[in-house]
Amino acid sequence: MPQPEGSDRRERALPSFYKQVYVGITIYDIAEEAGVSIATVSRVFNDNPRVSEGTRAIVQEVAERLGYQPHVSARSLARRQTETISAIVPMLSNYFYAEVLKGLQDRMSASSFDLLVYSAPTLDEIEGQVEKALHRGRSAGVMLFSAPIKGDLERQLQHSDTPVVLVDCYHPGFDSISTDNRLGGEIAAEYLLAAGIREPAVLMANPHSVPASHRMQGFRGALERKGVHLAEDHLVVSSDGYHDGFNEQAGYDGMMTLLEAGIRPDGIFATSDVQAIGAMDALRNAHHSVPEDVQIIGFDDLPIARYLGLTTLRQPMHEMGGRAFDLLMERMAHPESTVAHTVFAPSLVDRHTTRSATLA
Amino acid sequence: MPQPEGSDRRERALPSFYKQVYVGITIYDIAEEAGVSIATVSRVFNDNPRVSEGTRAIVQEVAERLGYQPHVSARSLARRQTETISAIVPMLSNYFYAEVLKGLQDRMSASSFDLLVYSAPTLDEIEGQVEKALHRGRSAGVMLFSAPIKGDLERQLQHSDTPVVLVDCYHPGFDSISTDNRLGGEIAAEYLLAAGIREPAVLMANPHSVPASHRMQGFRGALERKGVHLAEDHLVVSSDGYHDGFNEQAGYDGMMTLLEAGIRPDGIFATSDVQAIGAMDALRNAHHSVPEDVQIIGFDDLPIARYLGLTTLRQPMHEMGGRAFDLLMERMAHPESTVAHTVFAPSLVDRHTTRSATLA
DNA sequence: GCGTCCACTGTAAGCGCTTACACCAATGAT
DNA sequence: ATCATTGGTGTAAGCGCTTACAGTGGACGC
Repeated sequence: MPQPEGSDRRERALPSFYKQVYVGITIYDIAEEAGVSIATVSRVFNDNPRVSEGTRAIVQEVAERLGYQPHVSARSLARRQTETISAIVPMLSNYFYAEVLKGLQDRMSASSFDLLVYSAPTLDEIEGQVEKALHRGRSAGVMLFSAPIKGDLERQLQHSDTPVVLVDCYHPGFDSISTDNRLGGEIAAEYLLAAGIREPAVLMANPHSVPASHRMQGFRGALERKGVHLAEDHLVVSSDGYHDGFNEQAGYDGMMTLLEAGIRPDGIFATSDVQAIGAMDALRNAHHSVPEDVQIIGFDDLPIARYLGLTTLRQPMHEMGGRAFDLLMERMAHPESTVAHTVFAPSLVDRHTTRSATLA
Repeated sequence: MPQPEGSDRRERALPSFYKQVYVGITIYDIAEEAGVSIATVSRVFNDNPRVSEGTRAIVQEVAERLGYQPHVSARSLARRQTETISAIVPMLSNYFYAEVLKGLQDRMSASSFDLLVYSAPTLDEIEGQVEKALHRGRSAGVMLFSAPIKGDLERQLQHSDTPVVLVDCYHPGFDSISTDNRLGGEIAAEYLLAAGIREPAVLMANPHSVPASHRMQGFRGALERKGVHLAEDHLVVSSDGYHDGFNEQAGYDGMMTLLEAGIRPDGIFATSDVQAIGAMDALRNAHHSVPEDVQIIGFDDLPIARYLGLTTLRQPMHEMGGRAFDLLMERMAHPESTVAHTVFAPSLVDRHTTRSATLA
């Protein structure tokens, strides 16, 4: 049945093959109702000063009454701009990432940006996810977590003109934000040495993880500067399970490896809190007491570390997220400005898995 | 200087006020290069069978060579469809949410959907975030976590025609996925009773949290059915800090409240693992031993619970996320089908903070 | 009374895509 | 030879918005 002419444009039949269709109030509806042109409606929503107060008020009233919302895709298309940023993280359920993301979100909430989250649990998934995030029109900026920037990935990033901020990793060509992992290792070594340990051991995550190896290197370096050697068999590496060995089981297994080899270190540096927690469980099962028999120090300062009395190196995760967002905004505003690297110093949180250095 | 006519359309000058501009290969470029029309190019990318094999191959080759990617906004606009789904979670850094989201992502990765994450740490932020997620053209579906669906929020959701799936909460009008929290409480009570406790106590999160109060109700109900009364002063409620008292500090403080009041329960049910961990710390500081003096049982089964020996009720978080995605897809495919509620039964994970019931 | 300027508003083109519809061989049936 | 039919392709309209550019009418100066 033919529609009477001049019928509301929203009443047009839509192709039936659409599963999900979003119709809604458009600027045409507002314009008609308010008796102005669509250009004027658009200007009102873009805070263009070239609209009279009266007209602005009418348009706003009508839009409010009709519940108008600008269509995001149409807006992006016309503006050649999106208001979403993408984060590519290895593992959402890892507290570090979740908390950095939280810091990011908290800072973002003041802006009108939205956050798209991609997951890349293994190294070879990164490129694919980066490609998605960099897909034309998708995101105004990309935040890439803990990824080694080299080879194809490096090229991919360099050839894109979407701003990128690196979190927990480094490349001279991109803005980045990270913790001084070497320094963290050094602090741990010095602290443990001051607390009187003689036989250090390291429980390390996958060595291809840059943070893990930097932490270990810092630790070993500081040890050596004090004349203490980290024996090869006292460095146990695990890349087990999820997320490169940054998990409890890896810590547990690593500790068991040490114990079963008859190695009895009196000071342990774990490259993450979760590894430390796993190790403590292994120690408990083997009836070794902490910190009496062996002192242990983690890395991250998870909220739970406090309730477990774990001495650790704190990373300001929430702050890192906020700062990452700032960097991205900065880069978007000034694409040509020089690359900025923000490095946070980890701070030692002294609790009960170590003997206070002052008592040593 | 005037451009020679017929210049590549991508060379047009763009308005200078754009901070970030995305230019790129469009179907026009592909069409020109391949010597076909844009319709044909579009058909190739939409797997339309009405394209000859030869043409298809040419278009694909050209697109590949030029690195063509369809523009997401343009596609959404033309198709009146998005391929992003939005999740609104109270707190990303809460393991439960992070893990459910992970499950969701893992299931999504097979599809071409993207995940937008909104954060609503307090109840009054929910509406605003839901409004953003429901914004016209933004998402194909919304996943709402742990939100009490009533009042304005209820109306908001009902008037939207975007599919919605509720996670960790319930409303008869929407698909939902949750854990049987009452049952969890009952299991905890029965287990503790069988393990010989006489004087139960509950460490409960904010009572306006539906999961928290259901867990407590289940616990209390089962107790009463066995003739054991949960004394009023043995139920300590905390809504402290972030996320409604589902945190370590709340558990710690709750336990301290009990201890300072001279109350010495021999069995404690905490409405979450993190609360149980806080409580165990308080107990340790007060030199009460677990499970000898007091048995304790948590809820969630965080990965860490295993390494702490915490007896708890396990929620299948990862699976819940995957299932939530399935529900959403189902709803998108069949908008009129009847509402589905998936309820998972929590399962008891028996560890060392309780005495095995068989020994009681 | 006329031109100038200014504040405001409208027209229309275009963002990059999808798809209805028209069209045009080539094919086969009659 | 004629007419549908069919497979492949192109044309053009439209998705909902932004914005350059072109008015329009009133205030003001002369």
